[in-house]
Amino acid sequence: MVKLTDVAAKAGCSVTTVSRVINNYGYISQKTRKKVHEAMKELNYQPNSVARSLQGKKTKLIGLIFPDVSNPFFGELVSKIENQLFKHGYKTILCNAGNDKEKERTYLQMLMANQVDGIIAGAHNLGIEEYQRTGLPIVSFDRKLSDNIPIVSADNFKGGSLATQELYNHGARHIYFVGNPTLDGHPTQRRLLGYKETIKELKLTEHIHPVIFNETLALKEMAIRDLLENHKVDGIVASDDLTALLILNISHDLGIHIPKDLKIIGFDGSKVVRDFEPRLSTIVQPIPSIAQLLVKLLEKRIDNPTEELDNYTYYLPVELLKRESSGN
Amino acid sequence: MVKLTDVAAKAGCSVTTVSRVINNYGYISQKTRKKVHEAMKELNYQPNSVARSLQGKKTKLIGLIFPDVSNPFFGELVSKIENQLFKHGYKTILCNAGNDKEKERTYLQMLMANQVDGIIAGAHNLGIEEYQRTGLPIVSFDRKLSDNIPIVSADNFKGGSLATQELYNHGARHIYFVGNPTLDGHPTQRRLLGYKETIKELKLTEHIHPVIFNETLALKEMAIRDLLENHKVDGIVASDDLTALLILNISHDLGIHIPKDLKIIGFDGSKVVRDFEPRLSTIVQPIPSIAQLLVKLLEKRIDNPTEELDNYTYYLPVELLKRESSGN
DNA sequence: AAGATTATGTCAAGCGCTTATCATAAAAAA
DNA sequence: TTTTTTATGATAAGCGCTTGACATAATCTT
Repeated sequence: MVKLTDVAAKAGCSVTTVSRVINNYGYISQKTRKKVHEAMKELNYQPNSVARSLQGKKTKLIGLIFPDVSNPFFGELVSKIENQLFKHGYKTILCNAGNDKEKERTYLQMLMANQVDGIIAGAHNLGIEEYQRTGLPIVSFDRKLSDNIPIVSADNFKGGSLATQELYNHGARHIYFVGNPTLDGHPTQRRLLGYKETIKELKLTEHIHPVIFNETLALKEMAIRDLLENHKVDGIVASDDLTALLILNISHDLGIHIPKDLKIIGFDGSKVVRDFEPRLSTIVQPIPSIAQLLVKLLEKRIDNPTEELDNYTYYLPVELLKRESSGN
Repeated sequence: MVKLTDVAAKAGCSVTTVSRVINNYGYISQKTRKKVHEAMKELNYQPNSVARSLQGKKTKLIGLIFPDVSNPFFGELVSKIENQLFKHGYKTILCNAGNDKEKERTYLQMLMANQVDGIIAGAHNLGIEEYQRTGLPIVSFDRKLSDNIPIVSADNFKGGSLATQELYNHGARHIYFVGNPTLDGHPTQRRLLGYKETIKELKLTEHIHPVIFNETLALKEMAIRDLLENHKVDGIVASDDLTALLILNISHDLGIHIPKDLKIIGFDGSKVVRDFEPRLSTIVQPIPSIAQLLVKLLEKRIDNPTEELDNYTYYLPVELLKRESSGN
């Protein structure tokens, strides 16, 4: 393990001088600065980040708590966030919390023990207090944790509304909302709200058909089959793309023609789904912008923990991607 | 920040005693052990992992270098690995290296500086030496790095063979391999090899139609369109599921009936693709087993860096998932 | 009751780095 | 030349924790 003293020896100067170069303080001539850099390069020296952290320097570690990167939406979001963090010189500790409250709690403890500089929270099994107690800079994706924790999310309300309107425009009159039922504070709730509001404006009747997100595939399929077979439905706003895809597939099995008999719009619009299921209309969340904003806000909090933000709630604009499944 | 001395004060004993409890050495009575644990709980104390690491203790950090978690296959693999690592008490530093050699190099430096206990390498832009130089325990997914770095992968050769045979069994005689052309050491190469070998056994002619993995969607589509319009083809072994999906979609656009006119088999079989494209036949990689083995081997290396393994190459069995697209 | 065993405490060094202090030298400005 | 500015060094403390050395009790053996 190459250490500071080795570099100093190599460069023929004192550790103080090397440290001055690395941390860029005090007086240093260009000549020695260069000499030191060369020595570092030759020895392939990397300052021991652990030792620096102990000294009170930032760890440059950020904890990412999300449900599961195997979900295409979260996969893409985490990917973009990681990229942003990397650009800003941060390293990402990945925490797949699933729906496990206990696991999320453990992660939080762990992140504290590892002295992370901040947390981006995208899984929300826990209450506010647990996060507050960390005393760390936090930004939240898609869920309000508390008044002083900024929250970034797509404009889910607008999305729900856009989707409903689009189905209506293409002739649907029996429009269902299919997906997670009202989960307090959950983002799908605002999608549902957008749906409800628009249904009301259009003077239609609202129908909510629950398909719980973390159920097994078979149970979800059963719920959808029940909907398609036993209800009069010609339009569906799905709470997310995966649910929409399921509906698409089951419709196919049942001989229901999309979009003639039934129009569907999904929600999320991850790149994978957009590219590989080109028939699906969907509400696209601006994942790159979300990632960028999350990181920007977090960095602001880290660099200036006491400063009040001028805004604690950010709804980023969604986009309606019109394709075959909604009648285009 | 609660520290060791606070716990000692609270428990009414010395720091040594507390340390003895935490690190479980020397003599400790059940009574004080309990007292200390209570104090820790009350104060919500977490040993400062940074300080412990500096002391020479393991950091319990593992670096994961993969191309991109927004790809469903890697997303699922990373998710499973992270889960395994968590179970074993490790934390995951996520590095999305993409195809960027320079970025991967930077990550490697960073992981060393952060004193990670080991690395699971799944992106392979770099040569062997760079990884060797880290002096860290490493296991590799899907690519040989060097003789003394264990490599875990699915049995890609068998997969390529199974796929080809299946298409043949369902009547295809003009079977193409579509995907990445021969990239030295790349896993798709062994898939291709399996295809070639089987084509030979079946006394057919081999056809390789290159569709480069990191091209843009449009270019890939162009290549596929060219294949379908200008070549006599009734069976396709795709190098991965996403390519297979693309072929499925374009076939649909061109009015080519699957599986009557053309049979397709993909490769990877991530849960997302399996669940949400139920028509696609594919060679399923045993992602959970891969994750488990990677972590198991890495831990072995960490706990006993000098010990020789009895095996450095692991091919895990793949499975043919028969569905509609291949003629079932 | 004497020695062995177990339990706890005090003290200090050290992990690799940062940073402050003090001292000294060399270069630049007056 | 003298003062100021700039450049470097030597030394030491400290970040929070671990661990070894040594000392002293308390408890257990026989």
